[in-house]
Amino acid sequence: MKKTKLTLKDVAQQLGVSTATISNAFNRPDQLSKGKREEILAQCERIGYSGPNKAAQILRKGTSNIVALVLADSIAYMVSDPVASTFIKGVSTTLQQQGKHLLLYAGDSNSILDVVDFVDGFICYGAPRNYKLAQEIAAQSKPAITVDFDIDDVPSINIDNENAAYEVAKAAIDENDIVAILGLRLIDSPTTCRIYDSPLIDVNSSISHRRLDGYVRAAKEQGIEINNEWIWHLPESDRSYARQAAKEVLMSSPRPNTVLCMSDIIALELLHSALAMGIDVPNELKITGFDGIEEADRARPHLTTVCQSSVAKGEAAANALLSGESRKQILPFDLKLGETIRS
Amino acid sequence: MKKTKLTLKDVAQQLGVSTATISNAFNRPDQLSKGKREEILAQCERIGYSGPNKAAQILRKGTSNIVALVLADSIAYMVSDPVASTFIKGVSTTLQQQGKHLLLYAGDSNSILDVVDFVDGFICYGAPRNYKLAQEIAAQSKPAITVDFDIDDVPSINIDNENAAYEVAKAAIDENDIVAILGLRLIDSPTTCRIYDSPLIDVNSSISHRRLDGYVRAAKEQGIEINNEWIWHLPESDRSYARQAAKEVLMSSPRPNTVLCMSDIIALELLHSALAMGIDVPNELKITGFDGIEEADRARPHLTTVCQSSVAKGEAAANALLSGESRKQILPFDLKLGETIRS
DNA sequence: CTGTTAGCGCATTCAG
DNA sequence: CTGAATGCGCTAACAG
Repeated sequence: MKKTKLTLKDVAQQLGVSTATISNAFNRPDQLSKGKREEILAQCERIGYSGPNKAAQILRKGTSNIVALVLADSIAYMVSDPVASTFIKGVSTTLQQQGKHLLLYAGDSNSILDVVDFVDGFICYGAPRNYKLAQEIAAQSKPAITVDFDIDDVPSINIDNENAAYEVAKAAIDENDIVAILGLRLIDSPTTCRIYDSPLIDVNSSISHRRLDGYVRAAKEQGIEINNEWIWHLPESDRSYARQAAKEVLMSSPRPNTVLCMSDIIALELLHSALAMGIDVPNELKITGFDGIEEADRARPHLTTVCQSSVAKGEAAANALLSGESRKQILPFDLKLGETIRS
Repeated sequence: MKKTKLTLKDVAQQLGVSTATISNAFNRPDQLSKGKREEILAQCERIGYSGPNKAAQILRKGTSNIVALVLADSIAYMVSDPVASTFIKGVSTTLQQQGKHLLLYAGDSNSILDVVDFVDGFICYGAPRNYKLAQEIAAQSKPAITVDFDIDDVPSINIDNENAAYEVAKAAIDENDIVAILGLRLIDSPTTCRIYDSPLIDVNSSISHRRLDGYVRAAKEQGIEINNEWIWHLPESDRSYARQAAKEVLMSSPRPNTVLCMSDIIALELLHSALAMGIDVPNELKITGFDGIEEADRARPHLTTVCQSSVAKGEAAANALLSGESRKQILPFDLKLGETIRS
């Protein structure tokens, strides 16, 4: 009937040894004889003591084995995005191997402060929707690492978005094409729309603008200027936003014959819409994606896209955090040529 | 250059009040005048004290605002499963509303013990692959809730799997059909195979066996016995396992004309394989799924399946945990008739 | 190799 | 409404 959980002190008393000995038996095997240690552990097992209280250890040692993964947006959204969930996969695999725990943190929360005291570090995946979080992370002192964006000189994992976009666009664009772009988070709007003259957001920091730069550079090489009327903004890489944008693009007149999409989800939705309208891909419409998600492999025709390994990113981020890496890393990408640009 | 973080004590000294006052200012507004409180908070803000240390609070108060979500399998696997990630969505939305944090816990970990001391409670989604975790959860004293399975009298969230399976099977099966079943975790094998006479696992506790019961009942009503040779086991609801199973079923002779699948992922893979082989669905082959995932809506012909709302399950689980609900709940399901059983 | 001690940072008594 | 004292459960340093 002992309702109260055993404490290290209780156990020490019961076994007639000092608290330090019990503590050492669990945490520092080198501090006592093997025999004694095993005897103690056996006794503990017998009386139902499963080891030092973790909450107390967190306070005392200042570490918890918990890593916070700060997502760009709400957990609800992130977990259903194939790119984000693949990233989480990489992170969690690595953390689990190292005995660390994963705390998911929403990028639209108010503050990081209510976990900063007990977490061991932060992995920050994408610029958080509430950008204050990024500033708080920069300001605090625990190890942190950013992915797909940067804050000051916090170590980070990125790919070369400008070049990746350039490469895929270069593969797709031919002379005299009419080129449109389905972009992500280019302006501050909750709806799908052309960007026209709206003020651009995060022009220097966002990967979307790097990709835009790459697209524009490739187009320019073919003597093509992409007018802002041909650039769409989508608030998220989401099927329903993509469907609207696809419709607008395909109804345009003249209709673009090359559409560069900033995510595979967007590209696939465009592809489906086009096929449903009887448009010949790639002869009447060329499409490129970005990310290299699994679903793209199952599409017909195969999507031309930039493959970036989100698993590798996740692993790299977790490893960098755990190993105290302090440099910024650029990971490689792969161009994948499918039949959406050349039959 | 004060490198060390401010403590409540430091602040009390600097402001010339007692520690209790500072503590109360943050935690118990009713314990001091509004004016004083605001003044203190303002001062704290000014000197850069962001509130009581959370690690210390966890030890002192015994609560952390962290809820552990114990998944059935590794986080890596769960996060890419559409059903599980939708569930996570429901959980996280509810938790975030209530200011709780989400710790993802893998069901193939060794033990729950390294978080039990600081977590506020457990949501256990599906029987953990390492079943010892379930026992540990039953044995400890923090609030817990199970979903899609039960342990003793821990409160739980379930649907009526037997009836759901019965309903969908009844809709699909006609007299003289040859019925096959693509099942999940029916026997202890890491590979896709027919179950033959292998010993069944968790016959009483697993939802898969409840579904099997439902299928069998519906078949029996049409005078059909489903031989074990026509029942497949898949270790996970995974596309590649499903592809193998689909191939085996479709190559069988005689070929079944009705296949009941225990998940939509399996059913969709079977549908694709069948269509690729030129088999007419539903005239030569009827297919049913289970779950009602989004992707099933996009398939043509539309999949006949059982819709269960994973978001609702997640919300129900989180709410039940937070409100101290102690009963077991049965959530409703919906039969969705698509063209995979009747043209 | 073992036992004693002093906090980790805080929340809550209880007097005043 | 305030201030001093106690201990949440543990670990690290130190002395033996």
